[in-house]
Amino acid sequence: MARWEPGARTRLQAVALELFAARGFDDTTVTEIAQAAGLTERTFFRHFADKREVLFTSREPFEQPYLAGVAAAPPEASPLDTIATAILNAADFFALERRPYSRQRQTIIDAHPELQERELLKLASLANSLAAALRERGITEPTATLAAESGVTVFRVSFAQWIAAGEERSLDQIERETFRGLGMLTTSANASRIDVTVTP
Amino acid sequence: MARWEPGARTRLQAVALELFAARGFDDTTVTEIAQAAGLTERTFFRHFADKREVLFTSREPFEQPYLAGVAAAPPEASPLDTIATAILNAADFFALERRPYSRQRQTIIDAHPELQERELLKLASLANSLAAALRERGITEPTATLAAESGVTVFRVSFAQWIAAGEERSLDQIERETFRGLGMLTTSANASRIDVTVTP
DNA sequence: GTCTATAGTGCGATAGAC
DNA sequence: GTCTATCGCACTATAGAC
Repeated sequence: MARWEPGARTRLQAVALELFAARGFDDTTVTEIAQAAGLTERTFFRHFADKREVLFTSREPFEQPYLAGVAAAPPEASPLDTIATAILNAADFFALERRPYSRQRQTIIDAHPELQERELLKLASLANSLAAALRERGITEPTATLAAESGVTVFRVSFAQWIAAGEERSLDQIERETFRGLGMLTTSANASRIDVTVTP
Repeated sequence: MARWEPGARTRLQAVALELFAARGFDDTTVTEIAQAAGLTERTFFRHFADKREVLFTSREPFEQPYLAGVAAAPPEASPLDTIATAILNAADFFALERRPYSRQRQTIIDAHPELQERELLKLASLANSLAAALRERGITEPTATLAAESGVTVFRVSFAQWIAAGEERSLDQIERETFRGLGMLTTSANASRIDVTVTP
């Protein structure tokens, strides 16, 4: 028999979510989380750089499905279509069964600005990675960043909808409608002609 | 003569920026900042909720020019045009003389993820306030959020350009071009029709 | 203005797996 | 022997309570 139980990381994440939901983020100490998982505080910090990080998927696995989606888009696709493919591809990972978990997790995050900060950083990092992937496909700046950021915005807005009480549509479906909404936004705007002298 | 020098808050901000630039954010303690400003650690925390906050403008004054811009937009303006008016209105506060300061500050932020988190939270808060202002003008969701977030994205991308080495255009000018770029993005995309091609 | 909890770090020791 | 995951302990700075 092993000296320690395997899956320490997963155990810490599960226990942390429970404790945060029960008593709140601030009133749960790292020591308590570690003890509840049968580990010590020091081990917690070996797995997670800080207390907040236990609620988030680490960068590589989180971004992978999005980057795979970029790679899967046809070479002739427009920048925004490429990003849309990426966002929609990754939507599979938010299957319907996952919704209750996502809701509980988001309730905790919504109640704590410091957790919102971390979430925003993760999404900003995703946008950066997507922009870099577009640049490797020959898209120049600032188009690459603009397309990547817009795609992440669509994801963010759609995800909030998906989590909302009573919502039953799939994330995929909501995202398609949000992308359509984004297109209509700029069509009905004069923003692209604000400087009347120059037109595409 | 006063018992203490006035402008404690401003002094703390100036001193903090200097020290962060000289030795880095992590290697500067709050005690050091306070001492350099002739104050105590306790006073620092009465002015700023945490160590990071000393580098940021507090919420109300930061958002005010943007919200004033929304109010100044003609009632018949489209959601995105309303937001564009807001973003362009606030650009006045980033005058050319301010660019060296902005560059120094951004150098510090770019080197520290915890500061990026705070910056992202401030911008997310701005987007929320702008979306709320649109809703008060009768714009419904998800259009309001989508327009607000897109506007903030334009600001973010433009601001990064503005402080780039060698850049000489005004922020206002860069933002106009970026808004145009956003319009072109969605025009050239099929994103709004994506469900026609991929639907199950 | 003082006092304290807790986050987070550095370094070393330990105990298995291989 | 090496490698990896854990623990133990001493320590500092932040941040909040009183």
